[in-house]
Amino acid sequence: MTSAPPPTHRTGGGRTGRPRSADADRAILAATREALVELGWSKLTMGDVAARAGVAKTTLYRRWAGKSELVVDAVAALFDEHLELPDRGSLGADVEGVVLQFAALLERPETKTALMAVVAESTRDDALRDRIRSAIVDRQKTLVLVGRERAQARGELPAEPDASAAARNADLIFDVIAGAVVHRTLVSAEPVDAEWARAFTALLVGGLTAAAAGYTDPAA
Amino acid sequence: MTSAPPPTHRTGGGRTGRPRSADADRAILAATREALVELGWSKLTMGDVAARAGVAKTTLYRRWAGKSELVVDAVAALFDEHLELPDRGSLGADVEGVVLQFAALLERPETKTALMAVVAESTRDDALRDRIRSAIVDRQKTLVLVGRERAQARGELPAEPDASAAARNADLIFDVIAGAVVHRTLVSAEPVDAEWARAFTALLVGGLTAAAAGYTDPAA
Amino acid sequence: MTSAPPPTHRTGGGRTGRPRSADADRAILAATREALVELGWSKLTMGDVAARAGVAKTTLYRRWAGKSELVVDAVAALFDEHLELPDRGSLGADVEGVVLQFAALLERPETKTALMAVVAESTRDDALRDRIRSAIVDRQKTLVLVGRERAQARGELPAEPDASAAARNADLIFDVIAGAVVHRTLVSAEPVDAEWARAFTALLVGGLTAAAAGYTDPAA
Amino acid sequence: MTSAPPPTHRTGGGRTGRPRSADADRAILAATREALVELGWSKLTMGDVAARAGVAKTTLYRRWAGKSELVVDAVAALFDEHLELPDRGSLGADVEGVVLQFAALLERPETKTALMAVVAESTRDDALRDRIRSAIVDRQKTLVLVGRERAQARGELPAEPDASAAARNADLIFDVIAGAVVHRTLVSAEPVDAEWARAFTALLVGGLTAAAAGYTDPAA
DNA sequence: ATCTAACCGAGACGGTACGTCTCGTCTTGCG
DNA sequence: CGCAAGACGAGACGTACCGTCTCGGTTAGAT
Repeated sequence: MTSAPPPTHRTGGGRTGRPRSADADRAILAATREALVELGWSKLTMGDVAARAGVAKTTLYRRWAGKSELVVDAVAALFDEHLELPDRGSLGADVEGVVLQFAALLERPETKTALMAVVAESTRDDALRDRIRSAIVDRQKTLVLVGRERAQARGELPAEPDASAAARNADLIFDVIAGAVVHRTLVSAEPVDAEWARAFTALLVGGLTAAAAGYTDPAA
Repeated sequence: MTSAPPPTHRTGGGRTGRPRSADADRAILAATREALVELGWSKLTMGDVAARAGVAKTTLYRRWAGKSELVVDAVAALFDEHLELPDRGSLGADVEGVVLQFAALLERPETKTALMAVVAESTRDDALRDRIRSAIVDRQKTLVLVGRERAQARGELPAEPDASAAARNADLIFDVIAGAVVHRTLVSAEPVDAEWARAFTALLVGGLTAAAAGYTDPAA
Repeated sequence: MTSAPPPTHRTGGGRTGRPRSADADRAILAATREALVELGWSKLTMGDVAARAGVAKTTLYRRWAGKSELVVDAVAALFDEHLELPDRGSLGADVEGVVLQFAALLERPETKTALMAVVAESTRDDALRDRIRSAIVDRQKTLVLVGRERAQARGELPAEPDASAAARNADLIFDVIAGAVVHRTLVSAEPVDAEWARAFTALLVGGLTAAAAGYTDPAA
Repeated sequence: MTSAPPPTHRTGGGRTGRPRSADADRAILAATREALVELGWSKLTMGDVAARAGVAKTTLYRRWAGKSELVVDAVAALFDEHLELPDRGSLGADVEGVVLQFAALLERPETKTALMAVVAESTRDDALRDRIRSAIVDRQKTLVLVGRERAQARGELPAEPDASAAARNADLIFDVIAGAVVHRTLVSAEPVDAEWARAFTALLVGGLTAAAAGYTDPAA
């Protein structure tokens, strides 16, 4: 992923008056990431971010409704910057690569402390959930789509029967990959090293291949 | 799981004086869950919990170091109460059952709002991480061990080569199951219905079976 | 009093560029009075006045240094408009008349809330004190001078011995009349009705007459 | 006047819990007076007072509703401390004495900046008006009653015809004295020196004596 | 039958951050 | 160049919780 994250847009359609400073946006998001590293989510305050950015608190509140929204935008940029899917020649190698990339991203103190916090917050705030989805989740889901296309082109995976099944499967694979890496890193608090990545990939690719071979629960 | 969660233990070895009220413990944890349902994690306050429990703030702080510790204990009880592994006759059926149980638990507002919040908090607090691990994670990991034993007894899965590999595999399976369900529920914010549980189980059991059949990345 | 209050004068001698709008001055002062009525002194803000007047905040600050200066000019106009000294035939009647006029002016919400506020402000701001003096105090002091001249012409009061004593006495009478009415209205918060005006006038005119008769403290 | 001003009283009749610190009350009122001297009314902030008093902002707000209430209590103490009515042997001498005392009090920066400000504020706040009345105005009104009794005992003034007239006259005299001194000091911004005090006293005592002699407006 | 240590409720305490408001200044682009 | 619009840095507002600290009073085991 490379394109810039959606910064913030003026709500009203006004055209007069002094325009908002684009420098301020950049300084605020950088200050937010810096503060996340030093303080973590729960000790990060809007006032502190404003001070680090050399900006008044009002300027923050004019652009973001609160800490959660600000942090989502601040970390979304990191996802765009650090996740990509270089072609490594096989489905397994591609999966291993993205797993290690994602794990490295989650080892960063900014993401580690922020990601679950905003997700937790989003369980009570629909607008925040949508923001997370559009700024982070949906953008990274394309990694799965690209990876699957490549595997299909290589003949490692069969074509999807229809568009609906294709979308369902992509969502499932995304949840399995992202969920396993997040859980290993943040809940189990164990490192995602090369060995784990290999074992996880074996499990996942095995499952995808078996499914292609027509698995059904023998007890069903 | 059925046994009660470890409530709180007096730190000092004192033996004289008025003993702590056990009623208070129960009232506080119940009040905490109630407040989580009504307010969510971020709006829950110690003072509010104390008031609901009919207890002074001092009494809370005498037993728990803070909101995170209190909430971990309050939700840990729910995990013990609502997760079990009845024998459904096949590995796939057992997995599907536990996935649906876990999803139902995560749909409850108390767990939904609290779980990721305390995990986020734990990224900066080692004591909290240990508390989560011992009160929740490790206790539920036995579900995987029991399920695998049954599958091995049924002949669905081979025996593990050695104890170390057995532990690594159990951890991996646990992270994959728990991670996928959590991610689907809280991050993707989509329901874990019977269809999803079936598709996920097919993927997982397929992977386990393929691995048993000796999968290795063909590109490796 | 009838002539307009001194609005504002351009400081710099600039002559080029777009001239200032005289409409704006009127609209701003009217908006200020309106806001004083609705909000009172302490809740009145420059931004609110600007919005009411349909004017940019910049325009206000270009003409007045702050809230105090603006309000002084806004209420000074009311003093000029509502205080006059019609000849009622006797010193007592003239005093009673002006007392009731002044009381009526102080009952208006604009003056009631603003007058003491700007006076309080002026205790720490010499420029503001001068502005109050020239825009309000000195202008109304002529009422005393005119009244005394009439009374002297009628023979109710003797001529002043010299100019210095004349000025001192006029100041004293002004402070007594204005002070008593203000204190009754704003501090004691009791109405200045016809009865009070009569009693006050009796006291004042009695004192002036006694002084003319050569009062000295018998104990001195 | 000597007795202490009414500090603050707990609203609820509760008897449990940690009692309020009396030291804090004293420190806060002293800090308020100090801040008034240094900063004046409009630049005085609750946060600054709290910091000077070595007290949290919440402690201020627990006891006083706002800046106005706090300042009324802080300056009321000065009135009690600095105004008294020693017997100087004649009505005129007593009046001159209290006029000079009051003027000295009004020359203090705390009172000068605060008194008119809270009066201005009280025009929009009935509770504040009552507080000013009970903490300051009514307490000092006894000076007039005592002075009149003495003058009557000396035979300088006749007895009042009835209680209602006595109260009306006392109020009138109080408004005339206090109003004249306040207006001279704060509005005209001229000093109340011995000469002015003598001239004012002559006017007032002359009026009181003339009234006793049966003045009526000749034009009425 | 006391003693006595630790408990309990209530609520004040010094702090910190909140999110909002107003201040007075500084860009913008239009006329 | 004046003007309306509105963003800007600054900082006070009054509120909410934090976690700690008195208070007076209760409770139960050890003496």
